[in-house]
Amino acid sequence: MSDSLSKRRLKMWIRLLGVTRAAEGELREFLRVQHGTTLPRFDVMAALYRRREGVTMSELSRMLLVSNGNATTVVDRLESDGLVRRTPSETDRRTVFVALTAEGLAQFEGLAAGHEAEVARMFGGLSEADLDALTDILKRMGA
Amino acid sequence: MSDSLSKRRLKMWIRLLGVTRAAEGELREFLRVQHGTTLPRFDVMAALYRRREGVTMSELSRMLLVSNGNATTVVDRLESDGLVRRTPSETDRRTVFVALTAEGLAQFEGLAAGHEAEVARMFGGLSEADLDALTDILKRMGA
DNA sequence: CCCGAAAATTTCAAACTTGAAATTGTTTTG
DNA sequence: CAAAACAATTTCAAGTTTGAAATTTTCGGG
Repeated sequence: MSDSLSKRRLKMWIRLLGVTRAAEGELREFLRVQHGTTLPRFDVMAALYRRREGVTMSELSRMLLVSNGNATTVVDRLESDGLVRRTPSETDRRTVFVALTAEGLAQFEGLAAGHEAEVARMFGGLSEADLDALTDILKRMGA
Repeated sequence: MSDSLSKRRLKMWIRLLGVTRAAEGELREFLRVQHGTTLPRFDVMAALYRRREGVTMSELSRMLLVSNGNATTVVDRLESDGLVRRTPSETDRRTVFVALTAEGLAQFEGLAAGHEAEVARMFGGLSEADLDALTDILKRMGA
């Protein structure tokens, strides 16, 4: 007796969540042990690395899919560690741009290669065909 | 110029994380607005629903991929709300079994159908063939 | 039997996260 | 222009999460 389509979607979601949580756990461990940092800090720095010119707080929280309040506190900590800089906008006094400092950039570059290698290691079992199929499906899930 | 395999794996991971976070956000919103509860509480109750006879705290945190300390605090709150019960083991005084109370069971049954429908709605774009392919890949990612 | 290793859970401090409210600034519109 | 609507950020309380340390209990080997 086969599951209903809705039950199959549910099982898929549970499996997806399991894979994601397990991978996050491994990355968290990697960042903690090898680099003394955390996943949320890494995520913020990675977003700022991709947008080297700086982003507003709102853009940042949209990129990371976290609340504004959350972005504020992580940026606060990175700022007080000198890894990130806030610059008020010249044209709109509500707006603040956040960007990596030179120190933040250097630290992130030290992390990025290791992070990429760790991700590649975790998902080493996936062939190019798997990646094609998975990416296609994920794109449609996002839409 | 095509990406290296390791870069492709990294992009896939970022996309996977994005899809998962977006879905978690929708589910969180659904549970909050429709049922006045949260994702971690739902997760614990779902695990206890699947193992109706009860589980130890260690089993519970392994099932949910969260730390022991985390399981303790969520169970504490559910217990003080009368949705969950702790029962000391007869044979090993270190061990505690956790199970849904009658009230917890009733509440979860009220949630489960809506949750399943919400998940089915979010992933309604996936065909059976997609589910087959995705499930196959996720199984291999888990191993 | 006794002791040290291992196991199950809780406790704890620090960090993370959310969602709502507050603050400050901009824009639209009557 | 003034007021109301809207926008960007921070603040805040409550809850979640981690990882390490502490507590209690069990178990195995001498």
